[in-house]
Formats: sequence, C-alpha cells, structure tokens
Amino acid sequence: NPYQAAFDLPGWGFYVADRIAQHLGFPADAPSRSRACMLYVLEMAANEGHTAVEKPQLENKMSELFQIETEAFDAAFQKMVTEGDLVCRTVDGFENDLVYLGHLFEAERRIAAHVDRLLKAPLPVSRFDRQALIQEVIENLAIEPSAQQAGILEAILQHRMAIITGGPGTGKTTLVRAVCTLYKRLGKSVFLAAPTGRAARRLAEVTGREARTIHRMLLYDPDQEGFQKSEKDPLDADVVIVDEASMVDVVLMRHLLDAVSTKSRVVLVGDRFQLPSVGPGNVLSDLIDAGAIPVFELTEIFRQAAESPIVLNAHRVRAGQMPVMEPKTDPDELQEFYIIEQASAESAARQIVEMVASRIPDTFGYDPIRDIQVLTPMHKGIVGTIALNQALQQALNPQSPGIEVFGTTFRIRDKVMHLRNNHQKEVYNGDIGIVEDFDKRHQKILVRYDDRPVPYEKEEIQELTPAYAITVHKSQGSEYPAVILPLMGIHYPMLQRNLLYTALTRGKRLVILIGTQQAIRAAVENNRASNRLSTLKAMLADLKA
DNA sequence: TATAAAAA
Ligand SMILES: Nc1ncnc2c1ncn2[C@@H]1O[C@H](COP(=O)(O)OP(=O)(O)OP(=O)(O)O)[C@@H](O)[C@H]1O
Repeated sequence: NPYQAAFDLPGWGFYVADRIAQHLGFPADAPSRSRACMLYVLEMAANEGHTAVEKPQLENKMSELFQIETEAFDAAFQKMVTEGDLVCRTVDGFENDLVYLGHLFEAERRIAAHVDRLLKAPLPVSRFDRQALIQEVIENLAIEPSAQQAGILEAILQHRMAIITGGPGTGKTTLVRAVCTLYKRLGKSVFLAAPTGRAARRLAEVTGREARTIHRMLLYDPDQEGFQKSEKDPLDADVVIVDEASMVDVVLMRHLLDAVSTKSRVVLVGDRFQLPSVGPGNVLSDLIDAGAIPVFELTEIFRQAAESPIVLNAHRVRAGQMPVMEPKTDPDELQEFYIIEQASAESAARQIVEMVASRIPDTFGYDPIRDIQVLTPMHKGIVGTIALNQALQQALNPQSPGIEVFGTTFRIRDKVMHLRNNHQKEVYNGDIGIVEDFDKRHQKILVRYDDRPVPYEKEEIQELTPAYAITVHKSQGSEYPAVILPLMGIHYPMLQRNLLYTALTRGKRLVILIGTQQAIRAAVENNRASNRLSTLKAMLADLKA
C-alpha cells in the first residue's frame, strides 16, 4: 500500500505522490487510496487551524483534488466513521454536518466535559478574613497593583476556574504574581506553565517562582508521544495557572485538563488577539465566547504610555487598519514608531544590522545586546532568525574568541538562548544568557544566566542558538526597550494580523517596522485566526442546555 | 501551500 508511506509526506508531497501512483496505474478507487485522501484533506484543514470541516466542503475537496466522487466517497466515509477515524456531527450554528478527525473531536469534547466538571465542583468555604489577607499581600508586592488588578485578585479566589484576559502590557502576568503570592499565603500549592519555553521563562522571572512549559509540567514522553500526567496521575497542585493561553491548541488543552483533578483550581491567562496556537483550535477565544468560565479583563496599559504611537498602532492593527507614522513637527524629534520601506530582503537585512549596530545606539542610546531585540516571523531565509543572527553577530561581535558548532559560531559576549531542556544542567528551553568564557584547549564555553554560570561541553553547545534575533512566537509574553520587526514578501506564509499585533506590542519605547507596504498590508488584512472553524463553544453550550 | 511550538 503506497499510501501508507505517502501519508507521511508533508503538505503537497502527498498530493504529488498520489499523482505519481495514479500515473503508475494504482487503482483510483482503491479503498486505501480513498482513506488516505480523506485523512489528507482533514489534516490540511487542521494545519490551517480548523478542528473540523463542513461535509460538503470535504466532498468538494475530495472531488477536486482526487476525483473521488459520491460512491467511493460514501463507502470510505462510512467505513472511517465506523472505525472511529472520523466523527460526523450536526452542530448548532453550522448549516452543514461537520466532519472531525477522531482525536480532534475527542479533544474538544473532553475540554468541554472538563470545564463542566470543574465549574460544577463546589469550592470549600474559606475561613480566612479575605480582605485583610489581600491587603497584606498587596502591601508586600514589588509593583503596586492597580485597583483593577486588585479587584480581580480578590474575585479570582471565588472561582474554581477563571480566565484573566486583556490587551498586551495590561499587566496580566504581573497579576499572576499577586495571585500566586495570595494562594501561597493561603497554604495552597501553585503550578505555573506556558506553551512556549520563552514564555515560561518570562513567567518565572515576573513571579519569582518556577514556571515550566506545559509539556514539561505534564511530563511529555517523546517515546510514547504522550503525557505521563493524566486522570490516573493528576497534577499535584491546588492551583494550575497557564499564561499565554491563546497559544494552547485543543489537543494540549485536553491533556492539560485531563490532568487537573476536581480538587484543583485553574486560571487561564492570555489575549486572544495575540498569536493563536500552531496546532488546531481557538481554545482561549472559544472559552471566552462560551461565557461559562468567569472572565476578568484588564484594560489599563502599563507597558507603554496610553498615548504612545506604539499603542495607537497596535489598536489600528487590531482593527484591521494599516499602521501609520506620526507626522513630524520637528525634524530632530525622536519618534517611538517608525515604518521603513525596503523593497528587497537583502536590503532589509542590511538595514536591520546597521540599525542595531550603530543607528539606534547612536541616536537613542540603547545597548545593542541588552536593549534591542530583532523579532522576525520565520527561522529560514535572509530575514529569518538564522541568517539575521549570523549577520548581527558579524556586526556586533566579530572578533571575540569562540567555537564553531554545526556552522554556528559562539563567541564570548554573544547573547544566546538555550533550546533543549537539560535537567542535569538545570537549563531549559527559553533561558537567555551571555557567553562569558571560552576554553580553547577543552573546547568548552561558559554561559551566564542572570547570576548563574553554566558550562557547556562541545557536544552540548548545539542546545544553544544565538538570540539577537528570535521568532515572534517565542517573543510572546516578553518586552524589550526597542524592537525591530522585518515584514517581507518571503514571510508570506506567516503574515497575519495577530503576529504583527503581538510583535509590535513587545516594544516599550521604540518599534521599527521594516518591510514592504504589501507585506504589512497582507498581515493586517489576514485575520485567519478568527476564521478558524472550531466547535468548543457549541459543545459547552450543549452541556449547559 | 509552507510556516510557526512542543518534546529528545
Ligand atoms: N500595576 C502596575 N503598575 C505599574 N506597572 C505595571 C503594573 N502592572 C504591570 N506593570 C508593568 O507593565 C508591563 C507589562 O506587564 P505584563 O508583562 O504583566 O503584561 P501582560 O498583560 O502580561 O502582557 P502580554 O500580553 O504582552 O503578555 C511590565 O513592565 C510590568 O512591570
């Protein structure tokens, strides 16, 4: 069965393989072919973020791409539904029947069931004087919470499940610190987690407590391709708090809630207008829309001044309008937001390097390594992280002694990020440090994380990447004095509104957008996150009824 | 119509 192998081919690889198989005379109506094609169409939809497809659309695709028509379609469809590969349902709010991959249906169904289970479980009556306790916690915080934050802090206590939302820089993560402290003060254990390593690291920095990726918290086992934590072995925490929840897909949320016992509480924190999950679903957005879980929203922005052009442009982008530069009154006056047009990727890359190395330090006084962060949509390409890191290193740190590992050089003074959890060394994906020393004789380097030096043997250096430029995905949750964001035609597959919104709200005092008008427009106009087809909201409504 | 994350 050639379709067994072909199915592993990514994207259009399957389509091409099918054409070849057809050309070689493999029967077009073979059941194995129909089955593989059906899975392919649904996988492609999942790739675009959908958890299900309307049945007529599935039929159209099967006909268009593979000329599999009614009879063959029905035969394959029935068999797959019977065997559990597919689930077909009539769902409120959808004109046509929906077809799901079995595991995505199961993920959404279980999330809804878990939310229902947690919301129905009564909370024990608290014997504490809540007001006095909250007052005490607030007085001991490094950052004094706003009235809005303090109000949510108190309200959160009264719910087994809650959502904290609000725009970028409104202090959601900062509020988590207070929530943590309060629960600790009540003698409750708190687990903190985030979908990306970098966001987990940032959460740990803001709260001063351990925070892990959701995968690490659930003890992901790559051999089993599954999680050790589950209903049978739930998370041993009174409170589980997940930050940057917009990036959690349906499958991960299912496993997370599988592992939350009815004795625990859950707080989801995130902003649905920032990046959606890489995998299918729109979990946070659906949960907010469903209205079953209490939602607390922060509105006051702390990261930038309210009248900052960064904030103004973030609002424009969120509303689907092009970002704009303020008209200059005085030619020498410095701005907070710049849009610089560059037609080619090469010239954009050159200008980014020049800005980081000299223009921004000279005119704004920012330190290239500490204060300026280049964010880019992709890893590959001339304006991807890999090439930009090379070029930036060449400009910022060309001379220091260093070591080359698989084509990447690490020199003393380089800013680096650790990528692969290393439990012995206690360094994890998302940790950012500076190369402090290089031992030429033993081919070792020393990386300093805050105040902790960590030695790397030569074979371990591949767990690092230079971090002058990182992806927008990894930057979600973090903030930097100055941000440079290239948006070019070659980033096309990544250009979407949420990505631009997330990237430019990372900057505290300076944001420079470099690219083509076309690419910026493509990003602003592409609101595909909100076009994801998902049914979690409908399933929750169903349970309520 | 290929890209972003997670894990080793
Ligand atoms: N009550 C406050 N007073 C002063 N500054 C605050 C307050 N709350 C938060 N901040 C500051 O605002 C900035 C943004 O806060 P934070 O990172 O918590 O926002 P966020 O809502 O989590 O953002 P994002 O959506 O980007 O993750 C931080 O520099 C933080 O120190």
